[in-house]
Amino acid sequence: MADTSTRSVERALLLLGAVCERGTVSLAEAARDAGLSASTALRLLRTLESTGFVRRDGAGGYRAGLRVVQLGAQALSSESLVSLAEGALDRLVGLTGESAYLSVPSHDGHGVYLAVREGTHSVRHASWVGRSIPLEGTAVGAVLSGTTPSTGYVVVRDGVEADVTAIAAPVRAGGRIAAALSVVVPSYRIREDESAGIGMHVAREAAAILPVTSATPEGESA
Amino acid sequence: MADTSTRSVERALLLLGAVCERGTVSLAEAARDAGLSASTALRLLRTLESTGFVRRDGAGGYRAGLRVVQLGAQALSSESLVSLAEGALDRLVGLTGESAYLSVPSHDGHGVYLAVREGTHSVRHASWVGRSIPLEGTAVGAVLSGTTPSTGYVVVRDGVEADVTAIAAPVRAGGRIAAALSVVVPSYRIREDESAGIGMHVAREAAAILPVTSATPEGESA
DNA sequence: ATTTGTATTTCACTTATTGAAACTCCATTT
DNA sequence: AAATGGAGTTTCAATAAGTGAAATACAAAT
Repeated sequence: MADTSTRSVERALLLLGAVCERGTVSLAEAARDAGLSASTALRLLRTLESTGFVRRDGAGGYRAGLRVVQLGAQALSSESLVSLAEGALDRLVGLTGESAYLSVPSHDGHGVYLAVREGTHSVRHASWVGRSIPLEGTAVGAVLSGTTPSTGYVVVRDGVEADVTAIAAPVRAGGRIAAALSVVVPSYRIREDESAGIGMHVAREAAAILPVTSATPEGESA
Repeated sequence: MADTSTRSVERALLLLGAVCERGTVSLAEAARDAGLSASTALRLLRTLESTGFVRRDGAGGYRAGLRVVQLGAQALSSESLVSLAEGALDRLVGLTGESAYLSVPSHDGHGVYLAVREGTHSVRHASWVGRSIPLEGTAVGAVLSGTTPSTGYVVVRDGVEADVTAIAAPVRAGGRIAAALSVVVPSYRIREDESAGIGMHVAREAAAILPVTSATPEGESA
């Protein structure tokens, strides 16, 4: 498929990724990241700017524009991975009473929450869509980093967030880790031996999210 | 600036928009939407697919891919419009005790919520990021459609959502309406004459969100 | 003053992009 | 059964779209 791809589009999308992942980026940095000449990068960034995908801040740096936010939000609301995961998230909350999350890698050494279902207890873990999660010291991080043990899930008790136990499992697409499904419990409410039960539920739900999809785009292009 | 734009990139981004806005789209529909030949659309969509921005479902339709969701979420979590609006949203909730929202136009005749802050009452309006809002009969819709009266805010009592009163004001960038900031109150909790007080707060907060940004991409390209 | 780095513009060159045509397949209509 | 219409996919000749080196302007550092 690589030979039927459109080079200028690939380059523009690379630049868009650099802008969104870096938060703010100068023309020179973006050009270096994408391995392009400054003039080529400028023209492509100008195209992204004129279509609303990036915007320019007062200091001349490029930032994510409204269009990518809009499309991201629309993608979130359509029958996307998030929609597919909604049933799983609801079932996990119903089963455990604890908060459940879907997260994806964000290519800058973090994960990011895409979907959130809060638990039913008065005292529960609280977080939000768009929140960044470190990959070090978190169950989600271990899963997204590809270090899930053979049990199929990861348990991190009192990791980077004090007083909570996080249990996560990988959502796979075509053999690759597309996302992580997780449940976060106040540690006082879960004994060490109880985490296995929840872990198996999380792993089962995660495995069922993308059951029959064709290989992912990355798989197909590899 | 139009003469220094990159046509193939513009076309690919148009196709990306069609996919995200339609939820699922066939090659023929996407090509028609973008005014391209089928073979051109196929190649551009393949490029979007190989870079993760779109994916193909089992029936051959194109859908939003993980990459646009990731970048959208990252854009959401960075110092973007949403981050800038967070203070305003928090202050409005603190001030009114009611639910507050940031929404943007979605180009398909709707608005879409980008950020949500729930109110502090037990009985409150509830909604979510990514939710679509009709432009007809809503305060947000009036604002995004550019029909804000000189008061600076719009009040819609018992509009498309029964039993709530919505108050919205425009977030402007370079003289254009970039988004709407709104507060939604159960109607039993707000008298007709009280909406003006809240409206002025919403308008003030909205006006302060993008104080010194350069013109928006659309403004610059016009 | 010189050097370094960034952003922007220009333009000759070439190759990347394009779309018409052909092909395959399927469903519907005659 | 044959004809029609539509979708998806492949091919390839033509050309103009995209490219990047070079020049320019500006600012900051030495």
